[in-house]
Amino acid sequence: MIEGLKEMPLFATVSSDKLENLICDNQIDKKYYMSGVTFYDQGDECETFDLILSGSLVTYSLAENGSQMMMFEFSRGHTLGANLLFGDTHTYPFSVYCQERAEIIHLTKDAVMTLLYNYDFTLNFVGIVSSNSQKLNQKIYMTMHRTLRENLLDFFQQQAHLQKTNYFRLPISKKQLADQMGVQRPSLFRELKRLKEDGVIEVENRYIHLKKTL
Amino acid sequence: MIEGLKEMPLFATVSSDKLENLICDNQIDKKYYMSGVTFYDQGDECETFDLILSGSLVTYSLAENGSQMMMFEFSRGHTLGANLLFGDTHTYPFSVYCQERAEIIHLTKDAVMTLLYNYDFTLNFVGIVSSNSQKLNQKIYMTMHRTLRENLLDFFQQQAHLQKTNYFRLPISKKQLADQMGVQRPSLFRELKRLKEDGVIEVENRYIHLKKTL
DNA sequence: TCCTAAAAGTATCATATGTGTCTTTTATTT
DNA sequence: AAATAAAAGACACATATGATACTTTTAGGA
Repeated sequence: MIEGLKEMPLFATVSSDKLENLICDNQIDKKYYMSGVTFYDQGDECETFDLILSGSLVTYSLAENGSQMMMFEFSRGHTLGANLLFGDTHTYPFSVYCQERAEIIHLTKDAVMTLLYNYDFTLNFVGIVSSNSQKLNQKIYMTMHRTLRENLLDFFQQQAHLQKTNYFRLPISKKQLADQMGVQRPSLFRELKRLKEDGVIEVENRYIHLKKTL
Repeated sequence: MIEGLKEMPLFATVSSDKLENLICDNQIDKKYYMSGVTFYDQGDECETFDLILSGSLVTYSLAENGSQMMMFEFSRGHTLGANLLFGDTHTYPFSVYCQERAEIIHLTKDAVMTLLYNYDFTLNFVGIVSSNSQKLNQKIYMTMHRTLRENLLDFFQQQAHLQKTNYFRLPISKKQLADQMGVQRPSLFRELKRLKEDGVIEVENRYIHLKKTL
């Protein structure tokens, strides 16, 4: 477990002794989670800082009326709870599910507070919390100021860039894509149809051909 | 200036010597801003951590098409830039304007990095960044999952609670209220009219009478 | 291989909000 | 007090998305 931790930049400079002490003190804990398991429900108290060693998690923001939006995906090296442990409220603002069988290290708030005596850890930790904020800002911008079509085209262009071709395979199902865009599935299909009609894209099952780059 | 800083919880435990060194080194700087001045434009590089000694600022998230939404209000004791200095990107995700003549202390990133050697400062700083995240989460929830009517009723109930009466004065103009709700002004009036028609509220100029509490 | 459940796809109707324009009232400045 | 600007208020129309319901296709397990 200590080795696993030390592989992460966040813990690189933390001494093995300190880690061992915390482990013996039950402040650090490793658990495994099966795919599909609910990690945290929206509204749950956040009591630990979680580091992902393997597998992946997804977070969904849920509305009272049942609508939902996929917020973030977390995988190896990512962390959870950093911005919840030290704020005014400590409840999860979204639900967290296990996507692929995951190996997670849980640290108590006390453990994190101890580690914050380490300057390098502090800088890393602050960086993590800041990056999270920035992702939130991006989501806000997406959902507040932009139309589905704009967000879709952005996503397609990003994929075209990643896969280095204008004819690329969608990395996720259209259902997931709808979730990620924060719209109902029929809305997504409607917009895809319009984009086809307007000659901007072609759709073949899971493949998209991006014809115009605005 | 040192006295002004020491009044803030964030700097309470920082030694005067350290502050003096940083000031002499031009790492800490005090400036005054007139009401109406643009502090930062959306997209500007964030280079300093800013602490408000007096006055107030507002932040607006702007869209390419000109639509805008008021995000946050900051006043004495609040800070700006904490979650920007240490993340992946360092650009302001919204524009910041001076609302009331303000007295601001600017700290360079280096100054903050120095101060992070102080454990109490670190805990405070992490708390600030975390709280900011939580505010962002709230905004996301508001704009993503809720209708204008719900947000309005929330706001009214909050005001009724604050002013301890169901017949209260709006603390801001309806124009500002529309901005805060993230909608166009006509949309706000339309909804106010509907709420009147449905017997939920009565509107008399700047006063609202909240008749039903759901 | 067949069966079943999930994903994909389509159509219709309802509704929330944006956009533009116009009038009236209130506030500010000279 | 008059002049001007800003806010308030209302209306018509356009549009984006939600909600629902249904069919077809795909994929995974017995």
